[in-house]
Amino acid sequence: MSSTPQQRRGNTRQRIQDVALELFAEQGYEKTSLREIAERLEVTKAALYYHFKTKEEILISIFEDLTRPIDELIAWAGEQPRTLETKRELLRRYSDALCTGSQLYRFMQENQASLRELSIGETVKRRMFEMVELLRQPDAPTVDQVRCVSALFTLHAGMMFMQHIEKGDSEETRRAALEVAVDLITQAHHQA
Amino acid sequence: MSSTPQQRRGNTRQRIQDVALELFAEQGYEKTSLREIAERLEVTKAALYYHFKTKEEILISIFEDLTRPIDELIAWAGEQPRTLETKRELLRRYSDALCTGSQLYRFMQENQASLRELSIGETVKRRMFEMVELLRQPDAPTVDQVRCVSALFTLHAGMMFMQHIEKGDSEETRRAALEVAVDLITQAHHQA
Amino acid sequence: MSSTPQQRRGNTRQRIQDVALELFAEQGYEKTSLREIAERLEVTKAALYYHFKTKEEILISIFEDLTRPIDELIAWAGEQPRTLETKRELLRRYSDALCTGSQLYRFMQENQASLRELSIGETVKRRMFEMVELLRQPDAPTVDQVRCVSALFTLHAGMMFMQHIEKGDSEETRRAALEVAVDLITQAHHQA
Amino acid sequence: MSSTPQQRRGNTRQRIQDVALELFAEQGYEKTSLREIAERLEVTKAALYYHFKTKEEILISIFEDLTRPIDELIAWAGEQPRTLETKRELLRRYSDALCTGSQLYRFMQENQASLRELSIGETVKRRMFEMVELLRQPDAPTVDQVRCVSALFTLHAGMMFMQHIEKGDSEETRRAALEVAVDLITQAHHQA
DNA sequence: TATGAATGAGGTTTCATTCAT
DNA sequence: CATGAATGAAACCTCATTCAT
Repeated sequence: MSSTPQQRRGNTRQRIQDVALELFAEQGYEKTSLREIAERLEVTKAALYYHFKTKEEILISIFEDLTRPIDELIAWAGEQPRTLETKRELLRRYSDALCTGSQLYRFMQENQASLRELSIGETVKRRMFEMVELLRQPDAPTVDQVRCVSALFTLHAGMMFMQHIEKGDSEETRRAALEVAVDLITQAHHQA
Repeated sequence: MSSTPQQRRGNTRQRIQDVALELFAEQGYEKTSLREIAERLEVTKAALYYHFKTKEEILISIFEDLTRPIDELIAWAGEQPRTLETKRELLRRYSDALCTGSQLYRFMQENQASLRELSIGETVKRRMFEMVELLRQPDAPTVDQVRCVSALFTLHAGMMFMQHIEKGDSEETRRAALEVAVDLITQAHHQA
Repeated sequence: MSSTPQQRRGNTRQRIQDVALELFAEQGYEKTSLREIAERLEVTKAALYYHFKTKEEILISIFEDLTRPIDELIAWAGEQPRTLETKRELLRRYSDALCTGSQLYRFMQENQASLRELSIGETVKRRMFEMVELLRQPDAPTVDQVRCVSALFTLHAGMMFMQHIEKGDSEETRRAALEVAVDLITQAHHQA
Repeated sequence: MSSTPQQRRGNTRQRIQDVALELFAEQGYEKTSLREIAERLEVTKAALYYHFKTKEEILISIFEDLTRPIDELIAWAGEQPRTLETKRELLRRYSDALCTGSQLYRFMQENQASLRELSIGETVKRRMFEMVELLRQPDAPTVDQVRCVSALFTLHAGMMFMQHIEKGDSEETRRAALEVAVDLITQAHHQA
């Protein structure tokens, strides 16, 4: 069941990230101590410091690895014509990305307060901002701007909140959330 | 500027709650220490413990005082016929309540991870669940259920997220969010 | 069941002593806080300070009230001829005194470490010393001196330790302990 | 005089136990703070927590190391025939054990109240109970049972109490106490 | 006769971090 | 590549005590 020392060799860095993300998502960043991470890995705290300079750096490295898809997505969308179809595709791909890195996104949603004080907080906020910029029409009425933000939030909510509350098929929920989100930006686009 | 000890007499409890909520909302629950709260009030830590048994109790007391409007709202809605107009009114009043207790709701949104480990976490979740129950049609298709959840999230987002990102009039944003939310449940209601 | 405020009037001092002794005996002096005493009495901590200057003073006052019988006993024995019969009577009366103030003596036995740092510690020790002096022959062999000390300890042990371990009649145990103690000093006396 | 950091390496755990026991015995468990222990060792409080999980654990570890002789003694006696000679030998060896671990046994005697609330309290009590069981005849009259308990208490008293009161040779006192104890169980045995 | 409000000192414990080996 | 030992800062909390009312 638990891996032998041999198997562990060489991928400790990765394993630290995995366990850390799991615990961060489960308990929050502040409540998760390095002791706890180390214990789960059956390693000493000092070992963590061989691989990462600080606790924050562990989190940063996780972000770097897992948010690349989103950055690439934003880059891609920046080069497309700003049509409704582009926006729909953007939402579709974003939904996929959320699904792949669901643990991290759950972490982001539930630890906004912690994030704000951390160096990546700024980046996270900027990324969100860029997403909104790509979805909305520059001088649309406020209502339509809200619809764009709402579309994004719906995808997030569709992923996390619903999971907690609904018993049902989570894949179905995800598709439903995507449909509502697409609806929202469609309305926002038409009326612009 | 800073009040004298005489002025403070008798309302210390209230002042603790105020300062605590302010700091909790600003920095998060875990990152806010009792030392910090005490310092801001120019009181010793022990004074906090005269008024509240634990740090968590400070938070609980804040919740008790500030979430009553929502509980009353839920109670009210429970007694109304489940018509579309009731739902619209529910959202309107909810939006008002969010506005009044905005600091606390910002705190709730940004500290979900902390809340989950706290005794009130359960209550918060239950309240959210009840709100959703009041909005959605019992056996509506998943898409429409998502729309209901989305309506709520839109109000929240309308209040906090937009404030951070938009320079503009926050009252206008709030009204726009309410409009979008009402739209969403209207769609969900019709198709049911 | 719980007394009314009216009933409490005027004997608060006494009630403090009672509750304090009960808690001191049960949990030890250090582990018992004034908060706890006050709570049991449904009074504030400040009320305790109206009746006693310090925590230690509460204990001292309890000693003053409850150890008088022993002091009188020692005074009495000092005036008697130092015969075997006197010693026997001394043990008998001592056993009675232990029984009457059993809570305090249990406290003394179980909190020797605390007592040593307290001002009464010295007094307690002196009293014990005087008791031994009254029992033993001035230049008896060491063995007989031990027997005298042992006789006293037997009475103590007979009262507390046995109560914990034996299911049986505690009055019977007390009588047995007295018999053994009398035996011991009888031996010590003869051989002198 | 005071050892250099280099000399300390590797035996810190032991040194903590030594200093802790010394202070616990001198001042009592509750009155001894970790700050005090740390200061004596010229180490930080956190260092204590590297070696022991809690304050109580320090005490537990001391017990584990120092009460083994008694446990072995009890085990040994359990396998012997329950003759008078076995009982005498048991007392002799018990007296030796008390002497070796005198600091701990003084602690136990003077901090019964503290011990009762601690997890080891139960163990201590059980051990005492087992000793008594080994000494007494199953259905001897109460008086003889008291004599057995008294024999044990005499050994304890012979070690601690006498030291405080007598100026004289403590080794002589110990031998005298053993003699009285042996006398007591001899009487208890014959009359059975 | 008591209370309400507060204090200052100190308690145990935990944390992120360091560094020689 | 990792550990063992330690630190300094700070966390939450409790205590005996005081004093104006």
